Amino acid sequence: MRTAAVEDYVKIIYKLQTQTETVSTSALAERTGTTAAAVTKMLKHLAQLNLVSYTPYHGARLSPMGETIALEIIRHHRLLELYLAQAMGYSWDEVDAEAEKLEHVISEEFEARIDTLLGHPETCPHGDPIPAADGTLHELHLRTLSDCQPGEVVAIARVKDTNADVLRALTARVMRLHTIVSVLNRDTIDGLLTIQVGDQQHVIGQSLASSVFVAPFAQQQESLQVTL
Amino acid sequence: MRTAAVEDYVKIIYKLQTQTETVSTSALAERTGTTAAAVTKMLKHLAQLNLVSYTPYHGARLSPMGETIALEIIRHHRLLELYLAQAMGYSWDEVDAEAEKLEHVISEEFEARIDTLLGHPETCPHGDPIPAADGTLHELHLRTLSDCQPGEVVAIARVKDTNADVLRALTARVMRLHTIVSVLNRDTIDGLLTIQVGDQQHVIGQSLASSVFVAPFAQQQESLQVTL
DNA sequence: CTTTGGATTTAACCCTGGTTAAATCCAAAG
DNA sequence: CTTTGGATTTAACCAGGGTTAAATCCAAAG
Repeated sequence: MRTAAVEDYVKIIYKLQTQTETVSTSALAERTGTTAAAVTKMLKHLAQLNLVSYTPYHGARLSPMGETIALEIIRHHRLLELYLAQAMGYSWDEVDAEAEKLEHVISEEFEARIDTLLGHPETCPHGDPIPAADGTLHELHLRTLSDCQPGEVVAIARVKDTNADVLRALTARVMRLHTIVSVLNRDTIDGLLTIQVGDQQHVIGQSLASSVFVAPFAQQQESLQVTL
Repeated sequence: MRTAAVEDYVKIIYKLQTQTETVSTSALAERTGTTAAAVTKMLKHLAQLNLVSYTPYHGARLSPMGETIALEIIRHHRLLELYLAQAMGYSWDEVDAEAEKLEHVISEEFEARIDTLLGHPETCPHGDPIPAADGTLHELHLRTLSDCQPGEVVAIARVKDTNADVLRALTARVMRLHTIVSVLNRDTIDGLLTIQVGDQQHVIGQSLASSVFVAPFAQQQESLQVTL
C-alpha cells in the first residue's frame, strides 16, 4: 500500500542515495525522526513492495519503481512550493512545511492544474529543479558560496531548503535567487566570508555560506569570453 | 489524537445530527463505508477524546468540542471547494473529492490565505454556507425543487454535493447556482417535474429535483410585496 | 586472528483503524 | 408479557507505523 509514510521514506532514500552509494538505517532514522528499529521494519516492508533493494546490515537503494515514486513526490513537493509562493503569497521559508503535507494528498488533476497555471516551471522557490511529468530530472550541481574565493562574483542559483531559519537569515540580507554576490574576503581561520550584496556588506559563517549554491555571474562570464 | 479518521467521523456526525436527534451506529457505518463494529469502536474512542457523548445502543451526539472541530473541518472543506473552483478552474462536480483529502492537511495559515484571496466568501460552489473562522454557521433551510408547485418561479440557491453525477446532470441542463427555474407541471403519479430553464424545457425526476434547493425568485418576490 | 563497540536487527509491546463471526440488546409485534 | 429479528456490541484477528530493550552483527583496531 502506498501510504504517506511509504512515500516519505522513498523520497528521503532518493535524496540520500545521491550522496552515499547505499543508504544506511541510521541515516534514515535521523532524517525521518524515528528509531533505527522502525527503519529496519519499514525497509523490509519497502523491499516487499519492490520499492527498494535491501541487504540487511548493508543498507538500501531504490528500485526503478521506487525511484519513479520518489520523483513523483518530489515533483508534487516542488510544484506545490512554487504554487504556494507564486499564487498564494507564501515566503520561501514557509512553503516547505506546507508542501510536505500536501504532496501526499493532491490528485494527478491537481498536479496538472498547478503545473499549467505556473507555465510548466523548471525550479521551485529554492532553485531546486522540478522533475518533469515523465519522471525526468536534470540535476544541476553547483558550488556553494563557501567554496568561493575572494574576487569572485557569482549569482545565487539555489539554496538548501532544509532550514527555515537559514532561509530567513538570507532574506534578511536580501539574498534571494539570482541575487549577485561578490566575495570580498575569506577568513582563513574559520572560513568567514565577507561578501557584497547590492550596496551592503555582510560577514557570513560556514552554515549560511554552505547553504547557498552559486553559478558564475552570467554577464561577467560573457565579458570574460569577449576578452578571450 | 486528532487523525483524519477522527475528523471525518466528527464531520459526518455533525451532518447527521441535524436530521436525527441521535446518530446511530448503522447510519455512521453507511456514511463512512465501514462496518458497524468499526463504528462502535470509533465512537468509544471519540467519547474518550470528549468529542461525542455516546450511549451504547442509543447512538451519539457531538460535544461542544466535537462540534468545534466539525465546523473547522467543514470550513476547510467549503473554502477549499470554492478555491479549487474559483482560482484553479475546477468544476463543481470535481471539487468535493479533492477537498475531502486536502481538508485534513492544510494549516491555519493556508486556510486564512485562501479565505482572504476569496474575499471572505459566504458559500461554497454548491451554495453551502461556509462556517466563519470563529465557528459561527448560519444554516439556511430551503425547500427542494421537488416540493415546488406548478406556477412557481424559483432560483437555485443550493445543491446537494454528495453525488457528482447529479451535479453533472444539472450542468448538462444549464442549472447552476442562481439559475431561475419555472415549474410548469408536476406529474402526480411519480412526481416528475416539467421545468423551464432559460429557453429550454426539461422533465426531471425525484432524485434530481430533491437535490436542488430553491429560494423564491427575488424579483418576483418584490413585485408580490408591491402588489400587497 | 581475536576483540570489541557502534550499527543493526529482533522481540515484545502500543495505538489506530479496520475486518468477520458470535453474542447481546431492545423495541415492536403478537 | 413474551417472543423475536434487526441493530448493536464484543471478541479475536490483521496491517501499518511506531516504541524500548535485548540480541546480534561486522569492521576496524589491536
